[in-house]
Amino acid sequence: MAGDDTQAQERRSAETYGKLVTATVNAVFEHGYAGATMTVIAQTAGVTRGAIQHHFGDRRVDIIARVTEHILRERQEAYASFYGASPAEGETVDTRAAMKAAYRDPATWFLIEVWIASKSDPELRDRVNTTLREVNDRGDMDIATHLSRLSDADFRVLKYFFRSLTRGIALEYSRKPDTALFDAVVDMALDALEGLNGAVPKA
Amino acid sequence: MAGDDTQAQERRSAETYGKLVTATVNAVFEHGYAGATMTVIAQTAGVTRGAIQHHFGDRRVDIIARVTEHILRERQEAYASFYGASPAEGETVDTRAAMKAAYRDPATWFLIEVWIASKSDPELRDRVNTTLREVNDRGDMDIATHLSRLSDADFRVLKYFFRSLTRGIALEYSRKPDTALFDAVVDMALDALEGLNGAVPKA
DNA sequence: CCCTATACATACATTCATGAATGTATCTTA
DNA sequence: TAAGATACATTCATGAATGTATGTATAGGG
Repeated sequence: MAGDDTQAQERRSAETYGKLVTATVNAVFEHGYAGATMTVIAQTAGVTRGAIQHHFGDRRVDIIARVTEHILRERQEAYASFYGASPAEGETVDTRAAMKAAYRDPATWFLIEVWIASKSDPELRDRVNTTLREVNDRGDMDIATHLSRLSDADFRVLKYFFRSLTRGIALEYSRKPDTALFDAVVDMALDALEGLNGAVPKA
Repeated sequence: MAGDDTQAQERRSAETYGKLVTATVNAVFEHGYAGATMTVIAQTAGVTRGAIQHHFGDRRVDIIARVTEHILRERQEAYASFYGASPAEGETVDTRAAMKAAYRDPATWFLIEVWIASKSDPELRDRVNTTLREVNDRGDMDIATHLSRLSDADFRVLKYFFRSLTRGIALEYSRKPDTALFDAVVDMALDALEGLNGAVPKA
């Protein structure tokens, strides 16, 4: 019906925006950060560079930074509902499954590439940091609430252990896509942590 | 004395070669893989692109691949002497110190960048794989001999856990250079592993 | 029915890395 | 000491990505 099309333009715009976000992630996943040129991203999304310019801005760092922001916020929300959902019954949170899903996620790979690129790109670095600070502050609250009831281990250390391991596995997995192997690595690591202090729930 | 200079040219050549190797590592460490152009590498080494061409070949992938090979062999040797040295007294091997040193090493960073770049560069990938297969086969023998006497855990899983964690920490460290934090992460991880099966020697 | 903003497409100038060719100086050996 | 090999420098053409500017069609309000 045409009745639903009252906001046709707005919907079309949102659709293109979404296509560009996923195209950016996929382009970086496939071609690497340097290979994910504006033309490649546009082609992956099935639009032209003009669309990128319209939605994100003139420069390449604009779309990268804003897509990064998009992904980070998305994760933050998933994160919050994951750890914040049932605070009283933390034992049911499946950390293992989450980690196993994360290391294969193209979005994880995208963040790794951006992370690395931002190391030698001051502007990207600043823009990512701004988002990161905001998102991390909220995420820290969530995970802290959750983990503080589960472990005596230092919270920060535990957090960075998880992040490092997940990203490291993603790195290895990218060139050796052996799911069974890396799932086993996750299990071994979390098994070991359980023994430490009862720090991590079994599943 | 001039007597030592009979091989002057050879020595000069070796010196330039060495400068180019370290310059390549440093350039990638500072400017990232994409930013480490042949011009940048040459400037870092204090020579011209002609020198690169002479020592490594016309194309960029030539110097990257051969420097990678250089680093991998160097590590393989260190690795072999580290784990192969005193096979009867494995307990004295300081895995913690090795890991703490590795995550800050620019060469580790270089390998990470090459690892990632080779994901979407078939030629680089092939050339690295060739070296890797050879080096890994030997390295596996060494570490297997060492670890098989220390752990009931699956050897491959343990090996990839170490690699993943080290690289993951290197990744985090690259943007948050907090040595105390990541040393603590290493310690926590190895503490946890100790509890697993007596898998890893304390130090 | 017009008119302006939105949403996107197309065109172009600039910059820059690459690959390849060629030039030059120093060493080495006979 | 002449010849050629080695080590490195310089130059150049090409292609590709970027940033920017301009063009066009459609939507929705007045």
